Amino acid sequence: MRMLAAHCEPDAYEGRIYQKWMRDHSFCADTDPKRMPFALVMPPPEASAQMHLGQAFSFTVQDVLIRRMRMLGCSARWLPCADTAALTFAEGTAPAEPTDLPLFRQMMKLGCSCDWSNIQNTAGAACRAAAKTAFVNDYEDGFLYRGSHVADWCPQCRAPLSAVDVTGSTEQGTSWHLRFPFADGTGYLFLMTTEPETLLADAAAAVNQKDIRYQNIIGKTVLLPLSGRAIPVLADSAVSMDSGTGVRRVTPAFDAHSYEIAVKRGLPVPELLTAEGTVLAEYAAYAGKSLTELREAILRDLKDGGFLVKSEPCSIRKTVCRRCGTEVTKRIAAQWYLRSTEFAEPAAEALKSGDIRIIPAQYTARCLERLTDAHDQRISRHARHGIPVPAFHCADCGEMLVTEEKSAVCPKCGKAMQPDPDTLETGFAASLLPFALLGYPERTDDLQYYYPADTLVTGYDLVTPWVSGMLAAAMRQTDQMPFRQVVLHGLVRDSSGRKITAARRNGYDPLALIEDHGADAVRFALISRSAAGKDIRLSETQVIAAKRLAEKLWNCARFVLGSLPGTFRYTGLPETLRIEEQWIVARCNQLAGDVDADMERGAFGAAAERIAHFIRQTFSGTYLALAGARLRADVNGRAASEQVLCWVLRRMLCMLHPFMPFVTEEIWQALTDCESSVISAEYPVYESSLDFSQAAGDFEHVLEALRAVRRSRKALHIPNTLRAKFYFETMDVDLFSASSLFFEQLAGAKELEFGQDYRFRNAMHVVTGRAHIAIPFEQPLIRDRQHALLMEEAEVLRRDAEQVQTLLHQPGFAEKAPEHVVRAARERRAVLRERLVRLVEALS
RNA sequence: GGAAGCUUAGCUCAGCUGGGAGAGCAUCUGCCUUACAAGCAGAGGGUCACAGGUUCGAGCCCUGUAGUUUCCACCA
Repeated sequence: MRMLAAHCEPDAYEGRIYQKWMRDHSFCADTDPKRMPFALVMPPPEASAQMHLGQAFSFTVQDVLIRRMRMLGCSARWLPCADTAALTFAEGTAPAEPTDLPLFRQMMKLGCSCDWSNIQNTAGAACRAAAKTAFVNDYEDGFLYRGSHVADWCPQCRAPLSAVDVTGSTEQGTSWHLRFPFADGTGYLFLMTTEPETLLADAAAAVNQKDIRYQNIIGKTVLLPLSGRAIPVLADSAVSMDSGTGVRRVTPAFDAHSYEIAVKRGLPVPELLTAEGTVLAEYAAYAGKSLTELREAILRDLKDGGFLVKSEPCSIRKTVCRRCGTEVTKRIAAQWYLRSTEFAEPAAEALKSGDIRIIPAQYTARCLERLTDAHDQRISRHARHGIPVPAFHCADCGEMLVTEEKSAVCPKCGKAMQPDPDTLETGFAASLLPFALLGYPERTDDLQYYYPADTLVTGYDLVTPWVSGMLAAAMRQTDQMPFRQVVLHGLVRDSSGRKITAARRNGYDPLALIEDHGADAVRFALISRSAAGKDIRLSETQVIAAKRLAEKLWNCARFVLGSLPGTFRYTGLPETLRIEEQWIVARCNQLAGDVDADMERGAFGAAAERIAHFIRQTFSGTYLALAGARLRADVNGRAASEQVLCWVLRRMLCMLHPFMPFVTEEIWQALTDCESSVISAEYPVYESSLDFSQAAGDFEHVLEALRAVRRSRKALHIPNTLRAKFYFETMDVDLFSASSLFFEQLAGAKELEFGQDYRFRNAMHVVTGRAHIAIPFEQPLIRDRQHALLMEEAEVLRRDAEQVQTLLHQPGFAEKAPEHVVRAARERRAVLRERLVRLVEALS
């Protein structure tokens, strides 16, 4: 055993402990047939981002889960994977296998116990192989096609963005009312727009064919302001008559509906922007301008030209790139698409039949909704780096071939084919992760052992874009659900309630918090605030409160280490236990059972709080005082008590370890002389052999009496140092006499006497549920104070008793309430009455 | 436009299948009691958003209202 430093300083041990785990290969797991497999798939975080609090939360939840399963004896492997798409965009270079990303180093600081020997990324070899195979399979099964659609486009990243990549907010904007002159000079067509800057790319104007206002203008031609280009007025059922003036601009390059209309009618599709988001050279006056600059110029020119009728405020939706925060625009993209709804049919069926558990359950419906009704999803993008689309095109005859081969020859004209210029959307590879990370399409040992993975942990915001996609892909490629359960946690919000995201850079910096208070405190603060699927708002005071828990445990450990002799060897729980030892063992046992139930239903925060409360109240607040008293007073029996003391501390360390890995390990190292690690210790579970609930229940009465004596002393200003003989009137003589040393050590008793009908002129009276204790002090008491105190207690008792009485007499209660409820109420009434009788005795 | 969640102590939130309102922080009182004063021992503080309903009994179930958040769709 080694003594701990006087103060708990995370800086001093967190790095060292993590190094030890790495040296010991504590995070690695193998395909051990004797153990239960447990694989956890990491939702790929954006690799370029500095870890934000939302990610820290998600990682913490995952790490708590994996550490606990590891301690429960599973061969637990957490598969680290990063989304390197953002890196690709930002740096313009394809990352090699990134084993040393800043994000991973930050995760290590947080204590994440990933299997770092097997790091993957969404563009890495494993995903590449899986994606090629899956793509070819999906194509052959008829779920993929190549087509053109309007897509969100990030001018900063120079890439089309999928649903996962964008996030939006509603903001205050302006709607502009314009007038387009009819070509025949018969007046103007009035319409409303919120995006005047794209005006030059209009291909038509459209009205609803049922709109009686506009029957006479369908088929006419208007002149596009500023350019003077003639565009037709057409009728289309997609136009809403209620919106604006009922006339809609058809701008195919910027709007999906418009694009559909344009394709249907064979209209031209004027492009406006370059990939960088600036105006094309052909628009001479506006060439090179950004969208914002263009907007100003267009509005000015519209006004000058008399085309602007009026403007009014309205709410508009602003969409930004989730990675870089740049406002997105639109571009036409000829890309690969997935027929999502058809593709997802097996997954929808499996979800309906309950093949997978989603916590909280209400998200099952949302996931199903997405699976059964989704738009075709774009799965490729125009980017050099990433996983190439495994397709080839013939330059001569236009033939296309989808194959996993590295090159292809045109089956029609026999010439070498060109590889498809595009790469696969990150989301496509990400949907394959559960099996891609385990070696798919090869039937590796890992895949057979770990697949399907046990659990996926992620935020509920990713259910629709990502989780549903994974389920669908897994059913198609592997014919089974990829996980046993999906645990959805909430989102971390900043002080004003906004979601914390990489793009916003809002909220606390988790690394600064770790620096100030330690990783354990940050982890605990995050997870202890969480309930399944509910959002959390973190403040630094919560991190400080969590740090105090670590300090509390540290000080407890110092007490235990200081109480044990230098020759101490831990041998385990002794055969026979004293009464307070049965009590603490029973309570620890119950705690393990409760925590297990919490974890099983995904209530990680509840589990954490339960353990923390136990450590603060039961372990530190009560048991350590009892154990200290025992060790001081019972010299002959102390060897056995030392074992119990050590057992309880080890138990606390184990229970808390998944939540606070560093401090628990540091203490464990001191306790065991570095001979073992808590990370690989056994997680405590409920054991019926440790269930001393009867004895524990009895002992609660002793604790109640001790507390009551201390309270009375305080109320009557009698210091603990003033000792006196305690006279007990009780039915439980054995119980209290077995506990006499606690009254002597902790409540200032000289000795205990048991009897009946004690009469003292000048005594302190303490009445509890099981005993009346009279304590005559030699110095005079303030009799009035004692009397008032007892009267007050009696009053409370009377009120309680009355309340129960009212309940019992309520019409219908005795007949209709369940029996155990009625019995409990009756018992409570009996207890209250008995106690009241004792109080009245004491008052006389 | 469609759907879901939330509203409990001054603050941040627990409260699982309906049976005596809880935690942490903050506040107040008393203590340097040999592990811990960033501590210990206590105390105060809540018509559980509002209005109805079901029930012997509602924070919990049902309906409605208000505020708030999120997801999906649309946003010309």
